[in-house]
Amino acid sequence: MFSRAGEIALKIMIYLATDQQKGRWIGLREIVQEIDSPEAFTAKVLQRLTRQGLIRSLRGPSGGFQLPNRRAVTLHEIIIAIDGEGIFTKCVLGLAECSESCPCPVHDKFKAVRDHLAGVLISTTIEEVKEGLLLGHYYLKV
Amino acid sequence: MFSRAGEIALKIMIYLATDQQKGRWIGLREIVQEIDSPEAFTAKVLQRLTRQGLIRSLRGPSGGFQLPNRRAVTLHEIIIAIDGEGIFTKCVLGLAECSESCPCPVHDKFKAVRDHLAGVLISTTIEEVKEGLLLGHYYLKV
DNA sequence: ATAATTAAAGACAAATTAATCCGAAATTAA
DNA sequence: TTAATTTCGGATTAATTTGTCTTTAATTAT
Ligand code: FES
Ligand code: FES
Repeated sequence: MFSRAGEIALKIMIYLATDQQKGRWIGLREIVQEIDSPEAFTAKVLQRLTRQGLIRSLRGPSGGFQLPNRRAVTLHEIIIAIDGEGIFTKCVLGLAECSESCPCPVHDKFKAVRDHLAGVLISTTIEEVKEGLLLGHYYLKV
Repeated sequence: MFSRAGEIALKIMIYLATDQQKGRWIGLREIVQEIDSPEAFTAKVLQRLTRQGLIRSLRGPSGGFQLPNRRAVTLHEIIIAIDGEGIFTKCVLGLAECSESCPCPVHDKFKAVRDHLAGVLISTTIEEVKEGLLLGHYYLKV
């Protein structure tokens, strides 16, 4: 459904959101420990999230990553930043473009699924998702 | 959403279903023409569909491919045959397994999306889909 | 029988994605 | 100021997917 980088990006953002002490910088080492992902690859995803402005970074001892203090972040923003908008806009049969004027034979049915997916991603914020995690009802690794 | 091979498999099956003359063998050349896909790669997808028993093939002059005369084929069968069941069963965040006992923080919301997708694929047959094509309301290529 | 046609099969090549490595730059603390 | 720490950035490697090519086998028509 999402790329590996997209999956890891979601986990990173959700984990950063769970942090209690405001302003704390969270290091790569801690992140990969808590979300159980390959270190070097995760560093690259963190870099992309930083360049996209979804997180902040600080180098040096006690440096790391953190969420900027601002409005709620949706899962949709994260997926768009890492995987692009293809999953929402491309024809599921691979036609050059997905449109109402030249629809593929499964367009109507799949449009509904895609809209459902988009709706979930747009309406879900990492702040909302983190709550279940903190309550111990959900997990970010095994 | 699906692999390129999966997309082409769906288009192949839908196109074969549109054929009017029962028992006709439809060649690779005609298929790639009608679904606008790379010839050699499409040949490989046809091979996989044949081995999976979803279509029949015949070599030699006037050979080709056709649907076996049997019960309706669902889009679900086709995707399972080519892409496997991963899209229906794997955790969207990449956890080792998707389960109710150790769910990731977005499990509930995405399970609904996946079930929606599975429902569409299971309840849609190529026979149903071909109708819109024959009426000219839908397209398999630009 | 022979030649032409078509799919089967496997080796091969290209492109994309996943993942690693390493030197440089920034920051902190001693 | 120096050394240690940590991210940045680019290069590189590995794995997977996509796509091609070439030879063989089956079938048909001559
Ligand atoms: S045209 Fe195929 S999904 Fe819209
Ligand atoms: S555990 Fe992640 S989708 Fe079910």
